[in-house]
Amino acid sequence: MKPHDNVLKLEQQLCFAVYSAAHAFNRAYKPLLDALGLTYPQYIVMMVLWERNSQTVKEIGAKLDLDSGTLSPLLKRLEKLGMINRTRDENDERQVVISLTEQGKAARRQALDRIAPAIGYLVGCGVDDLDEMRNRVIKLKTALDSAASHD
Amino acid sequence: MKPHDNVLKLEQQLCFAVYSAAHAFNRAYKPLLDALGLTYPQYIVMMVLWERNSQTVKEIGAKLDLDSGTLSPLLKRLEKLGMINRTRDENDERQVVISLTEQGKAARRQALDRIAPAIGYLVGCGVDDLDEMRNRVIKLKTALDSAASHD
DNA sequence: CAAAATCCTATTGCGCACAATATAATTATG
DNA sequence: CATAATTATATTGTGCGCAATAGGATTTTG
Repeated sequence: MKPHDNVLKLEQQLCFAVYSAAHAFNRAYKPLLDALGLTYPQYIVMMVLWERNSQTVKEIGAKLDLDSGTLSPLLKRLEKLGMINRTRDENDERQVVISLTEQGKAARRQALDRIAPAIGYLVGCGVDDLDEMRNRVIKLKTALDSAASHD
Repeated sequence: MKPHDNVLKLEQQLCFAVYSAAHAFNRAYKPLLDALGLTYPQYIVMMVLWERNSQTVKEIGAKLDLDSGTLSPLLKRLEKLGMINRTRDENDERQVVISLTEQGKAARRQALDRIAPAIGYLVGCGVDDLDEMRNRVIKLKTALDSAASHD
């Protein structure tokens, strides 16, 4: 076999492993999130707001690495669900401020009680392993981001 | 702070790290794949076929964890690009056999020359680290998959 | 061998992602 | 202060991903 001949093999690729793990996570979360009536992307937007209420679309987008093309329709769906309110900023009417409704705040407790424990069990490893792994994946993402930025 | 009170924090979540890394990979691959005229999902389908030509939709789907709802339109686009042929199996007309065109076979060399080296550089770590990390991510996916299967 | 069950692919509908573009508000500049 | 440049969000179009459903083709069963 020629050198580098298996570089293009699927099982050899970290990218495919990550791609595939992301889908597996989604499938694992889905039945849990169905109880809240949320999708995973909607759920992480809620997490951002649970950490600090009232943020602009841009702030949310920066934290999640998502642009308005993704967030605008997603936020409208969250509004229709009664989870958030969307209001123009008084001082700068270009900005739309997203804030939690009472229902949106209440959903946090459901997430804490039902989702967080279940996922810990699903991942099936200790907290330390989980921690180390998360750090590695974040490092990976950072390397990819910086590589993408200087081209 | 109450115990478990930061369980719902974004930076703490392995799932978000993986979700985010998957997007970063996609962004990193995009300019490289643009040269081939392929998207990343189309590219991994091509990789499956480069490993072994002529496979059914079901076989491809099993390897990539994708169903016909995703693959059917994707394969039609690959056909329109001139990369593959789609033909009904003579013995079992339920099955559609996907095989590479000459152009599809030729694209493998472009991938070997241009894409594989660039990605190795992007990830920015040694081959051993990459290997270990891939194994961990695959373990993670397997844990998530098996958890999802018995509910 | 006919009816039922199963299998494989395709279609439809919805929700991301993201590029490209548009629009409106704000700030900078001459 | 009017015009240009910039900023923030929204819209449009394309391509996944996946659930639900539908359509034939094959296999199983009675």
